[in-house]
Amino acid sequence: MEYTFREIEKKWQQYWDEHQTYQVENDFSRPKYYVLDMFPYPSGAGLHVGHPLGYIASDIYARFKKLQGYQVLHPMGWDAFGLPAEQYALETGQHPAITTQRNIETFKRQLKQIGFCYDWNREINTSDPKYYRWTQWIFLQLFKSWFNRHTQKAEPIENLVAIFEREGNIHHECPGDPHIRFNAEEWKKFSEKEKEDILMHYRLAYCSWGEVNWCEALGTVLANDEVVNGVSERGGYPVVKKRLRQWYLRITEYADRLLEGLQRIGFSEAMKEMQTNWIGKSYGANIFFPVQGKDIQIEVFTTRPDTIFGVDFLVLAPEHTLVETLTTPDQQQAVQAYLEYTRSRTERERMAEKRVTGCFTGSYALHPFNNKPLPIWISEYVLVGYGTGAIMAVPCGDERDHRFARHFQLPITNIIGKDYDGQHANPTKEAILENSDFLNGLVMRDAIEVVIRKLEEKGLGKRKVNYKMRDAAFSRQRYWGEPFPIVWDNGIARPLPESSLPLELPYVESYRPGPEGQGPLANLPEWTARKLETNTMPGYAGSSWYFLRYMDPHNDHEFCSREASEYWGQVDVYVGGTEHAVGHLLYSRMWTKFLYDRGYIPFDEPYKKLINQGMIQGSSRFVYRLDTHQPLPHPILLSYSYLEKWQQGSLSAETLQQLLQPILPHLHIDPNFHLSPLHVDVNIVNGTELQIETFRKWKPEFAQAILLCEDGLNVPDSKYFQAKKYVCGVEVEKMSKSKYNTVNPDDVVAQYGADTFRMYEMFLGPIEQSKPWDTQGIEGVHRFLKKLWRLFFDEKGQWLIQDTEPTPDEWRILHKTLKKVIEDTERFSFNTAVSQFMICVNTLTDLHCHKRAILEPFLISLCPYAPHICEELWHRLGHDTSVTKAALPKVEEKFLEESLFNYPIAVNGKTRAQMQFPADAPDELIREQVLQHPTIKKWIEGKSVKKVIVVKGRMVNVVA
RNA sequence: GCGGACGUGGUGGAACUGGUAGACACACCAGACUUAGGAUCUGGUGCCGAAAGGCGUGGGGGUUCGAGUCCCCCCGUCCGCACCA
Repeated sequence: MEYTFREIEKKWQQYWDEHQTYQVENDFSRPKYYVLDMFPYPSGAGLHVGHPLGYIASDIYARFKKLQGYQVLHPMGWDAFGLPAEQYALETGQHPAITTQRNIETFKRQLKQIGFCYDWNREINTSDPKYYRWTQWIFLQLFKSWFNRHTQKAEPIENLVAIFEREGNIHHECPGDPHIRFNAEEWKKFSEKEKEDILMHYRLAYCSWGEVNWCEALGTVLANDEVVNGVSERGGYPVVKKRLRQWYLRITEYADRLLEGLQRIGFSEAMKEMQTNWIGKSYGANIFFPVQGKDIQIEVFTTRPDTIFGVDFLVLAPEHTLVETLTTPDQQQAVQAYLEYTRSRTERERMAEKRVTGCFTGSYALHPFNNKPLPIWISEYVLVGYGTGAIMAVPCGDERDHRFARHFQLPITNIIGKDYDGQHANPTKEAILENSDFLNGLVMRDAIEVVIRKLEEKGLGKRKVNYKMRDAAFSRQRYWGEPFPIVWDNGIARPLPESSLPLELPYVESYRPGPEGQGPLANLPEWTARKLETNTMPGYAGSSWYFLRYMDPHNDHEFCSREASEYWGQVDVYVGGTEHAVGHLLYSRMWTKFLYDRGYIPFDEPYKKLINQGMIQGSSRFVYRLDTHQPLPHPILLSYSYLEKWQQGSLSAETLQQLLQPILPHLHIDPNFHLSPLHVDVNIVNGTELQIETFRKWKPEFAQAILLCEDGLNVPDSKYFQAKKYVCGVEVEKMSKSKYNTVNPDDVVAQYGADTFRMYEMFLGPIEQSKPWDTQGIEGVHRFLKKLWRLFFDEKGQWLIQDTEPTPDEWRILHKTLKKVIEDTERFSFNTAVSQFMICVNTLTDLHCHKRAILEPFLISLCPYAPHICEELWHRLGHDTSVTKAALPKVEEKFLEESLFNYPIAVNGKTRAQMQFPADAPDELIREQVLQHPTIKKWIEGKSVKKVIVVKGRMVNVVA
């Protein structure tokens, strides 16, 4: 009887569907476990083999937890708003709602055939008004809240209004603009518009102005990665910075809470470090530099106020608001030219720029302590969004400042004596200060505090904690996103009543941008007539809280009931890629903290543990085309071994001519011939061997190609067609359609089955590591399942299962396997668990073990990995309930004990012999006998034995 | 530029707290069975060497009885950097 995986898998998938095997009830009496995959965006290309990697891991883990008796929430849904659907709509005119729905159907079909245990009754879709109603609702709560720095939590905006009426904002510095100060009297006198403008500076969701990459020719705003070398990636049109009204989330107020929370959650150290660096908390001072001859001052932020006497010049970001004022008439032209240059550069390009660029403004600032004039420059290496957008340059202590000073031949003041070598800046904090007035003789580290005190005492500056993180831009000038439930009333943003939600995204015919860089909604008269906001929300709006919706997906009264969030609590295990490290994972942490602050959920961190899956890379295949310097009737393609010879220089034109002579008798090959690698679809190559007939049909230009194979020529319509072995080259590259190295899981499942596919993805290597997908190795896993099948049936289909008592060897391999597999699954080491399953089946095959008492527990432990075959065999064993609901067998240590241990014996660290000793043999006995061993005696001959190290149960090392 | 990760046979990888490097697979080689095989089974397989033995975890140095694992320096590859999600 054959292992007919196609029938088996179809049958059980149907059974699970019909019996609602994976439906999860809100039965709050059982212990819960929540396993979540990162929200997929249903792209038009469908799943490729890289997507399911994390889904398989989480599915195995979820099933494993079910076997351990937990009620497991393991849902799936769609992050369905997004740019690609809109881009597609622009190109084809098809509405994003339609294409998105189609894509979701494809994804869902693909996922279903892999046999995941998702509870599809809980499926959600961010573009469904029933869902985004609550996204809009949470946005309104953010809009109606502010962050109280004293209590360090979000509070209703009414509280703030009450405070203003009582005492103004003297105790609550304005986060949007610290210069705004008023008392209660002044507050009461403000107009409604003035009051609203001030409140806007406090709201957690607020409207302000921001710079975007504006492409006039495309009439649209572009993402940073759509801009290459100052022009649009598509079309190569010029891109400039443009100020547009934007919504933001005041995530910076949560910076400290986000840092603190990292201590309490199970993210990898690398992930925590990335978030910490992104938040970028630093301590220092803001220092005011008066401008010579003008009644203005420049505020700089520095983490190194101790270097204040090493300042030789100031540098402002080109976008700094004072640049215009500071530019003197004779520098006007140079500054204008420089500004034009920087406007064409993305932030990324500016940060990565190695060349030193900049421009003098013509003005001088005065040193706050000694009035020394300091030239004021602008340069792209200073970013407007960080600190105050202006720096005090200390060339002897900062490498970028140093390069800048040398390039523009500015003076360099040395304040650290011999610690500065005149060639490179030295960023030390340990040097003793010189040339530094009242700081002379102090160690730099200690001087920091002295300077800050002095600055504050003299009113020249103040202590400052700075964050690299900026408030999160929360609007897009796009169509396919959640509309903001906001109406503009004479410049005042008014929230729509919560009862009117959802504010549905209207149907549009055209996805073209609106006037003045506004979103497409600005083109709709019925939309603008109602004065509705025309921006839409970004992709991360819906994904910032979706894990809560799964807990209570059909609730029409709340985004999630309190009982549901109390029961399900945090996501116990969250699986996804590191690419979300600083985007989604920070935003959703902030939303969770916010909802917690406002009392809607009982926890303030969304994810207890995070598992990062690596990327699946493509494994590309190549054929090698012979390029001579003459036209050829058909391409000549050479097998891989010829490429190798050519690369070694041992493939001559004459040899090639001889090889091709039968078919091209008059061919002359130039000695300077060349072999060009051409990508060939990895799906028409078996391992490295090209499927020649399929290849000829793949692209017309190869139909008549002359193939020089390992075993001769293959030429169509000639007598030279018998050669079969054309070997392709292999290289690991990013998986992409243009490289013909994408593999569709549908094909793999069709050929080998879902169980094989699941196990192979896991067998490929550690879940968190990136690795290339190569279908070659899949045979091994498939063979394993066939071998398992043969423990139950012989070739003739005879049922082999016996009810006899197992031998100690059989018990040992079973329990050894259970132990390893349970431990490995628990620590997400799925690849080693698969190995152990293989070892177990190999051993049972060798032992001719067909015993129920062994195979039944084995099936239960394997079922998270290969659910279909286990379900089939489980039922064949006579069960009529699902194996997925069985109980995980217990490991019994008594079967694991071994009486003898085989010690490796090393001399000076090199293993030279093996000796068996009882597991409990005393060290002294081992020592004596080791020195009697003939091989060991030989190795220590002529030397004196200094020491014999015995590590019990491990090894013995003789030091001689 | 900044930040993060990773370098082990021909290939994917194993080695969990410093203790037999290469488990388990793929590929390859040899053989068996078969009308046939992209089926199945058996054996071999890090490199050099006839063997004894030597060499081997990106490169260099160090700690240790013992280093893939710990420390220092260097090299390479991949990922992220705020409007892709």
